[in-house]
Amino acid sequence: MTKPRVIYWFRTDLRLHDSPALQAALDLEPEVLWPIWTWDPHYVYKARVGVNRFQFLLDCQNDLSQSITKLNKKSKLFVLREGPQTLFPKLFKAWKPTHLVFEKDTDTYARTRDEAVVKAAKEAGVKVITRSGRTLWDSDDIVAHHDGKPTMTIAALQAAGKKIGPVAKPIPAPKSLPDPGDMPVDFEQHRPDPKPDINESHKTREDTAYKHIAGPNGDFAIETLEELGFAPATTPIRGGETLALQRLDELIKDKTYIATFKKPKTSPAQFDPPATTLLSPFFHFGALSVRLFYHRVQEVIDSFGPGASSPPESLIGQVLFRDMYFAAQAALGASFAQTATNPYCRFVPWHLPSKRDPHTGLTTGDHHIDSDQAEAWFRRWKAGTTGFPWIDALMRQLRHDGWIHHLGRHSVACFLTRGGCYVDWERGAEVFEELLVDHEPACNIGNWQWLSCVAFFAQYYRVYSPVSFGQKWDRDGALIRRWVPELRNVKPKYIYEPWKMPLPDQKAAGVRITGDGLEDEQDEGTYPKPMFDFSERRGICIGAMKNAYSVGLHGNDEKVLDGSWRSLFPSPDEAEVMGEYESDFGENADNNEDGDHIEKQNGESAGHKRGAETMGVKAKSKKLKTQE
DNA sequence: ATCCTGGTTGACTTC
DNA sequence: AGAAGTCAACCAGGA
Repeated sequence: MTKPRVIYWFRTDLRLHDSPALQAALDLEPEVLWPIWTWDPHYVYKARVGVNRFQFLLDCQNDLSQSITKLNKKSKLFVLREGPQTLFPKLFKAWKPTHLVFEKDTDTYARTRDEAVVKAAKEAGVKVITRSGRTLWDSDDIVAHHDGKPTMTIAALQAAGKKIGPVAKPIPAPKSLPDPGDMPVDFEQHRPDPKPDINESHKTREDTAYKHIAGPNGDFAIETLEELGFAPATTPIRGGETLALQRLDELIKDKTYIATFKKPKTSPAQFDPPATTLLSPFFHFGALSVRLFYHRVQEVIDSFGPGASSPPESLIGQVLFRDMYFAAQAALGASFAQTATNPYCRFVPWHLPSKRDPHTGLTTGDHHIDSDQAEAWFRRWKAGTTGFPWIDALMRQLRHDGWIHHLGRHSVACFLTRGGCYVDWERGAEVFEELLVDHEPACNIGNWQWLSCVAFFAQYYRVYSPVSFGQKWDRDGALIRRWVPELRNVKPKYIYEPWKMPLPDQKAAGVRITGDGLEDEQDEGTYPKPMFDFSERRGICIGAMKNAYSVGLHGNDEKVLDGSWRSLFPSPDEAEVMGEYESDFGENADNNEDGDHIEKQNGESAGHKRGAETMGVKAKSKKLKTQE
């Protein structure tokens, strides 16, 4: 019998410590082991991955590759520049592996990708071994132990986890690795069509990512930002398993911090260093095992005695939430990422709703502009020029560093959706997807649903103030001064509300509060006026949420899908929050370029034309009393 | 069915 | 100064 020849396919498990899948590969006692990465065009061109997260990924790959080489001089992380679906059938023939091993991934795209690869392996007679290692418990197991339903509360996750049993103990890193086998690539490379490239706006030079299957020098080197066409990253946050383990060791030394950690008590305004662990990006790329983290933390808590915090506020609670969102996604699949078709997502007639492909029911990544006003608000939110310094500081920090504190994310997410702009949570989720170094699809989607009160959370009358919330943590506005330098010299009294600053104070602070915050129009030495009266918007939004809740539609309701939901929001007051756009099933005029795959069906053009212009609708009162 | 409890992280006023 | 009450009243999950 021939000894096993194993391809180990690294994906979001860029580590050697506590990797159940890698261990399963080594348990085969293979003659050869190829540690590989395949550059998936879907990730490179179709997923929103800003330069900062790409850099973090490349860091993780480089570190892993070096760690592999330390265990075997002949080996490293071999990067192949082709998508797995087309690559593996060719690799199976050319390299003649007996096994393909990888860590299980329950992300929506990953599931279909892996199905295709498993099918190809079966056809080639290659055995496939997978192991769960990305979450505390296998997310499909959690779903199975929750009646096949998504976990919508932390209690449900904990109950399901309890039924499965204790979180698996960490597995030590391997002490040696087998040699890689020969790696002929004398087959034709399948080159992807990069257009449309969703990350184009981040790129400043020619994209040469797919020039040669084994890289420019034919040595399977890890790609560089240059090769991908990116300018240098802006974030100081760096990746890699070595760094992750160092950081974990450092954190664990402070027993009190670890054992008494309470997330809601950590400050969103603290930035140097941040108040939380900053381990999330390592979890995302699997550079740190979430199970290893869990057990290291639990050990500290167990020996700490009384006074230790507990879930959901504790550090353990944080990774439980992560598992909850993963299991919700595992149960709902593609519909989890959007309102339309999602039975667990409440329907709210937000501004700037997603366009959908009528064939698949899935969002296209583009949105309807039902309100020019809302579009302008959205742009200002994204750019960090809303005129609310707390919001702008956080959005600028997010863009530059790829990270903001969890409560900062709450604040800006609430502001964009139910607590200010009344813009679709899907718009916000897309921006976070692009900008976060720790973007985790399930957690991002789940948290946006939470904050916009369409799922997981429902207390929509608890609205974050862009003024008071920041002041609670950072009276003098240090975070604002760091990220909104125009306001650096503004007195603490006005730092959160510069529009209240009298002219002499503006002069003294060297800034004029003027302009509408839209791109190209903001003059040097100025900071924009606030884009709306927050308390007025708060009242309008709470009233609109109350109404949407009472209508009670969910994403899978027929009325949501066919556009007839409009007839259920008849009050003129809601004109302010009425989508004014053509139905997805009657797409015409304005989207000629992708018109070829949007079949004209039943010709319905469901958009009632509502006369009310968004700004024309006034709140009934400055206070909360807008709803009747 | 119906009630009850708990829910990571609001703001503001009153005591 | 910190806790409690008010604002208005939400849901999921379990008994």
